[in-house]
Amino acid sequence: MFKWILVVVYRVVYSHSIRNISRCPCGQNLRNSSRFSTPQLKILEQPTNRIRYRYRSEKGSHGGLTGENSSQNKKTYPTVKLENYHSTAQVYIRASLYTNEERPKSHVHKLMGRHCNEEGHCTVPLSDNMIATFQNLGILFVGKKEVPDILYRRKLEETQVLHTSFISANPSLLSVREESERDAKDMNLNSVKICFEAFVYENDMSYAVSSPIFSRPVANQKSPDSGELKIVRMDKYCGPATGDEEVFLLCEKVNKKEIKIRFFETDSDGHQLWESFANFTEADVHHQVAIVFRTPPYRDQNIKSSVQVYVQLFRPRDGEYSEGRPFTYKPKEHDLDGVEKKRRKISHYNSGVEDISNNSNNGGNSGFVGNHSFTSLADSSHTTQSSRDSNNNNIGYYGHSSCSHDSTKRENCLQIKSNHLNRNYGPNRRKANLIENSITLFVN
Amino acid sequence: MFKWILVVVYRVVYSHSIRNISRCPCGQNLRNSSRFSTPQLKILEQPTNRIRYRYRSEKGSHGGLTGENSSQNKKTYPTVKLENYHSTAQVYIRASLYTNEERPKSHVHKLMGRHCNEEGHCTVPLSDNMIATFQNLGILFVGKKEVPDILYRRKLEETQVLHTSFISANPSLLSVREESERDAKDMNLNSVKICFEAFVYENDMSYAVSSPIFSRPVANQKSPDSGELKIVRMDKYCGPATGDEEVFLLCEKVNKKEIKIRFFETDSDGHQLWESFANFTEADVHHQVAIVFRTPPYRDQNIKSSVQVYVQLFRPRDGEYSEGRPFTYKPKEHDLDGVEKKRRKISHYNSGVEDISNNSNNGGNSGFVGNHSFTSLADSSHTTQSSRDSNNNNIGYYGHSSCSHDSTKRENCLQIKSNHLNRNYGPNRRKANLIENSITLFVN
DNA sequence: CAAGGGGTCACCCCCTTC
DNA sequence: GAAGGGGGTGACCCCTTG
Repeated sequence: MFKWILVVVYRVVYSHSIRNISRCPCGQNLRNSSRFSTPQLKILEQPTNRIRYRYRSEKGSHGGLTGENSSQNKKTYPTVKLENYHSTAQVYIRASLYTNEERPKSHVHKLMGRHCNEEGHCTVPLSDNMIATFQNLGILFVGKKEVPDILYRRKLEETQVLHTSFISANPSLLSVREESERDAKDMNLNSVKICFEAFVYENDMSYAVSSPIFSRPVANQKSPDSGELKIVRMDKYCGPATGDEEVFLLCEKVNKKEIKIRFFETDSDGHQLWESFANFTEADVHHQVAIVFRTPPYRDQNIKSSVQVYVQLFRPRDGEYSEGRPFTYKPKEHDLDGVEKKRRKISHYNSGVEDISNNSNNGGNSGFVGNHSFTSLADSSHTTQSSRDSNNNNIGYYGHSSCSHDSTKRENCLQIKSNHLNRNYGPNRRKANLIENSITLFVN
Repeated sequence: MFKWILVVVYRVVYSHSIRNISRCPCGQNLRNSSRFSTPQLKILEQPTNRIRYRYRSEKGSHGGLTGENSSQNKKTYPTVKLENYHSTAQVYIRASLYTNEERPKSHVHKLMGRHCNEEGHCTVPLSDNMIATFQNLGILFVGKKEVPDILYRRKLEETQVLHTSFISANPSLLSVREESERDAKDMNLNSVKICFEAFVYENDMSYAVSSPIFSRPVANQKSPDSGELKIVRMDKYCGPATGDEEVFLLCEKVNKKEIKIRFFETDSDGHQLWESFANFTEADVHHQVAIVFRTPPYRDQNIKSSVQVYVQLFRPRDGEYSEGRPFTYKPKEHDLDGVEKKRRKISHYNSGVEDISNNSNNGGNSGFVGNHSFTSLADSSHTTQSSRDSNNNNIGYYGHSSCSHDSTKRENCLQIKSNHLNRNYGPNRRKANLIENSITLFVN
C-alpha cells in the first residue's frame, strides 16, 4: 500500500520535473505537513537572498549560492533535512528552479554547478543524518528571447501528457503560442525559488518520498529591480534642521521610478522615532546611478544641538533598503553657543581623520532580521593616501566637504564608519544595515 | 579619347563602390586637383561632426545629417558642387560611407535615407547650378558581429577582381579569414567619412566624371569614445584659490580612462591666461556618468577678489571639449587670527594628503589649444522652486548649494545660464561652447 | 583555478515634440 | 509620421583576490 502511494506521487513529480510541466501539482508542500509521520523535507539553511545570475557565456565558476547565515569566516550552504523517513533505501535530494510566485512554476532558468545536469537539476545524496547540503549551486540566466519558445514547448508537452491521461482540452496551437508570449512577458527573470524534492531509486526508477518544498526567493544581484541597494558616496552628510539641503548621492543602479530616499531616526534601543523622505523627481536621477535630492526637514526645526539620523535608499516594490548612512541635522546658527565649544574641542581630532578612514566592509545582505553587520573603528595605518575605505569609497571627508548653512562658521562634516556593532533598526523590524557610530566633526 | 579615359575610371570606381572593394584607388581626391580644367567635386557644406548612428532595429526615420552650419532656424545639409564640368549630360552624385583613415576604405556601415539603396549608396541628381544637397542621410550601424564576415567577403571579391585582371597573388582563405578578423577589430565603428562621387549614365552604364572626395569625419553621437562631452550638473561652482575643493560632477557617458577636467581662464579677448587640470582617479569616475574631483589650485593662491574661470570636460584622444561652465575661485579670508592659524595647520595637513592622494591627471596633450565658444546670459527668473534651465538641468543654485571655505561668511554660488551669444575664442579658432557671463552671487 | 566583482556596449525599447 | 532623444539591459568581457 505504501509503495503504491509512492508510485502515484512519483508520477506527478516526474511529470513536472523531468518533462517540465509548468504547474506544480503538489500543493506547495503543505499537503503532507498535516499528516502524522509522513516523510517531510525541511530547510535547515535557506539560500542567500541574492546572487548574481550568470549567462551561459560567462564561462568558468563564479561561486555558488551560500546559506543565509553564511559569513566570510564560516560559509554555509543551502541545506535540507528529511524527517520522518524510516526506510534504509538511499534518498537523493533534487534541487531545481521555480518561479517566485504563490504557486511556483518551473522556471526557465537553470541551476548549474557540480551536481547539476543539463536540465538544471542538481541531485545530491542524503547523508546518514538525513541532511543534504548544496555547495555549488549557480543560477544560469536564460536569455529573454528564448523564454517564449521554452514556455511554448512546455505547454505542448503538458497538453500531451494531460491529454493522454484524462483531460480532453486541446487548445489551438496559435493560442498556445500567444499564451506563451504573454507568460514570457509576465515571468520574473530576476527572482527564483529553489524546489527541493526527495526521492529514492528502485529498479532504475525514481520514487518521490515527500512533497517538494520551496526555498525563499533568491533575487538576481545584477538586476536593478532586485539588486542590492547601495549608497556609494554623498557630497555631504549634514544639513540644516529646516531641510531642503541639496545633496548629491552616487549609488549603484536604481530604477528611477522605484526608488526613494529615506531619512530616519532611532533611539538607542533601535526604535524608530521619525522618518521622512527626500525630495527629488525622476529627472534628478542621473542615469540610474546618481540622485540629486533635497533633504526633508527634521521633525523639530528648532533643535538646539545636532541630531544624528540615517539616510538610506528604499525600494517600495520589494521593501528593500540600502545600508544606512549617518546624516546630521544641525541647529540654526543662533543656537550654537553650547555646541560651539564641543565643536572646537573635537576639531583637533581633525588630524586623526585619516586614522579612522578605512574598512567598512559591511557584509551586505541587508533586508533580513537577525543579521547585521556594523563597522568598527579600526585603527588603520595613517598614510598620506586619500581617505578611502576598502571599497574604494570616499568616506565623506576630504578636507573641504563643506556643510555650512545658516551659520557664519565653516563646518565640515566628517563621517567615520565603524565595524561590527549590531542593532535592530527600521520599520517593520526589518533590518537595515547601518554605518554606525559615525562621528560628525565640525571644523571652524 | 576622353570617353575612353572615362571608361577606365569608371571601372575602378565601379569595382570599389558596387563590389565593395575596400581600398580606395583614387588617390584621395588629390590627383585631379592639379590638373587644370578637370571636373572636380567641392564640398560646399560639410556634414555635422556628430550624429547618432542607428541600428537596423531602430525603425522609422530619426532625422538625417545636417550641415556643419546648420541651426535650429536655418537648417543646412551636406552639399557638394561639381566644378569644371562642361557637358550637358545629367550628373549624379553618389554618397557612401568610408572609414575615417588617411586612406579611407569602404565602411561596413551604410548610409540610409530617402535616396539610398540597400548597399548604402545615396544618389542625388546634380541641379542646374551644379549643386547637390543630401537632405536625408542617416547612418546605419552594422553590428560588430557582422563585421568580420563582411570584410571577408569583400576581400574575396577583391582578390577575384584583381586576379582576373592582372594580379596573381592568391593568399590562402585561412589567412584571409584571419586578416578579416584583425581588420574588423581595427575598424573604427564610431567614425566615418562620406565619399562623394560624380558620375553620368550612358547606355545604362555609369561613368565617373571626377575623383571621389571625402567629407570630414562624422562621429557616432552614442559612443562614449566619440560622443559629445557634456557637464550635466555640478554640486558647486566655486572654490578656494588654494584648490583642493571636492566637487561632484554629473556628466554624459565618458570613458574613465580618457577623460580630464580642465580649468582655464581667458582674458576678455578670449586668450587663454591659464589652465590646469582637476585631480581625480579612475575610481572617482562613477559608472561613466559622474566624477568626483578636486579642484586644482588657481595660479595665484593669494588673490584678493574672486576670479572667474571655466571648467570643462576634455577628451585627449580626439581633443574634444565640453561646453565650459563658469567656476569662481575665491580669495582667502585675510585675518581671522585664531581660526586662521588653526586652519593653516589643518589645511597644511590636508593639502599634503591630497597632493599625494590623487594621481594627477595632468599632462598628456597639453599641447592642444582650446577652442571655446560661449553661451550668453539670458535672464532667468529666480523662483523658490528648483532652478532648472530649459534642458532640465539644475543650474547650480538651489538655495543651499554652499560654497564656503576659508571664510567666515557663508557664500553661495549661483550660476545663471543664458543662451545664444556667440563669440569665437581661443587658440585655433576652433569652437567650444562656454556658458558665459554667468553671475556668481555671494549670499551672506 | 575558483570566487567574486566591475564595467561597458550593442542593441533595442521607449518618449517627446513638431 | 518625422525628428530627436532618454533610457534600460542582455550579453559579454574584464579584473581582482584567495
